[in-house]
Amino acid sequence: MSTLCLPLTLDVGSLDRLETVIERGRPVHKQQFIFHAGDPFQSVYAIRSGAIKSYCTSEDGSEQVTGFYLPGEIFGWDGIDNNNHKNTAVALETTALCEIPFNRFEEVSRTMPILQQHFMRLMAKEITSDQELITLLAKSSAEERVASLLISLSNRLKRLKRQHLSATRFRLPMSRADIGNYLGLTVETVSRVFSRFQSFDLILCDKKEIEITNLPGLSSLAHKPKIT
Amino acid sequence: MSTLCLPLTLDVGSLDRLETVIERGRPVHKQQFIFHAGDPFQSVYAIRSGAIKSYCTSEDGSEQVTGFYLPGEIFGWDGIDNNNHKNTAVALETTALCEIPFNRFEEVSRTMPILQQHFMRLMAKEITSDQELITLLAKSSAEERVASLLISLSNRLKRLKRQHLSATRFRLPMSRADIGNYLGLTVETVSRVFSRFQSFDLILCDKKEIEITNLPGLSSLAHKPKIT
DNA sequence: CAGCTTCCATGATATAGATCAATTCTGTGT
DNA sequence: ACACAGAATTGATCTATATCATGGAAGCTG
Repeated sequence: MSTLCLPLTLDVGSLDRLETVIERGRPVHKQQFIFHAGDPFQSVYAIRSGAIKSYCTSEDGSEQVTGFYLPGEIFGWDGIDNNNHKNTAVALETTALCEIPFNRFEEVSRTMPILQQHFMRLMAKEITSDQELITLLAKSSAEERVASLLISLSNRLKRLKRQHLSATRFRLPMSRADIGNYLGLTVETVSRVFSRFQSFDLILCDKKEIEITNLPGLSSLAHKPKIT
Repeated sequence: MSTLCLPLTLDVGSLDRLETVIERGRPVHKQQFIFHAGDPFQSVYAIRSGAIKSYCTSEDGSEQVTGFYLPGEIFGWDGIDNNNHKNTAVALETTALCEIPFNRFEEVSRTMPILQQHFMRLMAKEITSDQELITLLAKSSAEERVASLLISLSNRLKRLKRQHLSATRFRLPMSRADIGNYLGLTVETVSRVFSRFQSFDLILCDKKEIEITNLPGLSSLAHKPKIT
């Protein structure tokens, strides 16, 4: 059970049925695509290790990063409604995935309501986290945005409790440009904020290696009160 | 069937079962709350007429408008995952709602997979529209944001094809402050953009009454190419 | 290992939109 | 119909972040 991608508690019969749904793929290398915008929607994916970036492209060719996904998280919901992915998903580093084909999922969930419920919860989580990003983009300064992202990554890594993944010391899987795009900032601003955080002794960073040296300080920056 | 809140195509047996789920409420007056953040999650709501604003409040008391909902649209998904609403929903004008109690929904959907599928689609739509807002907030200028909102409202009203609801002439249900909050702009900026749009003969507006006099022009503003 | 490309950092300047301030308008309730 | 609080407009400044520009470090590739 521990090897399964989904954190479910199920009786053995259900477990068997569930295992028929999940496919383990070969590892995906850095920069390889999982799906492109416009591809027919067939599966959602759970991450076992690595990191994924999803982004969508406007008519004019500009890109908007819509999410970073870490081990234990699920992506690929977009395009359930019209059966086409709206986003493109690409590996930021070598990544191991579980593919969950959606048509077989629908079969199985007919006899396993808990599974469907579980998936609706996951979608609801995606909605919640999107709305948090909306608030961040609508209300916060550059420093608050970057601090929030670092805190979010830290919390999500903490959940995993893996040996080489510490909550305060980790490697950013994405570039400064990706961070800027995601947070609605330019690369230069992101870079300057990192520098400023270092000069305030909030973090230490060497390229993509990050150490949060003052977690409470960084957290308080992330949740800075706004009088408005 | 036309009086039902959900646009579903179903056989008669399913229809009967569905009708047992939906409750029509008395009209809700302007400024009345449908639910508050923190309330236990029990239902989602479909709008028959009127308009709803949803927003969430941070610890510090600042608010972020997360959505405007018009007739035919469904809100209240937030909080499926932890059974508590994250948002507060309030009527912007006198509004008629259908309440869809979620526990009964889950019963019924066990015998009616199409319903559950339909709801997952609706949630996916919410994800998609949130991601569009994210892109808008991350990438666009004040003018693009306001133009996009007006175009979005116009399109959503067009769908309804009601006599008194024209796609180019309608009444904004929300205040300038709400618009600003939603789009991450100040009231003053929103006001100035409206004025500028009028001076460019893109719209006519008298307080909350809006007429889009140059729809193609406004649309092109909303989708302005960005070289980044 | 050399050469190339991409990424990152940092400085100088420009600008969109925030903020501060004042005035008018409007809808609401008595 | 009147009065009042909130909503909207408009103007004058200020500032955070974008933009433009440069140089260095790191990582690939042949």
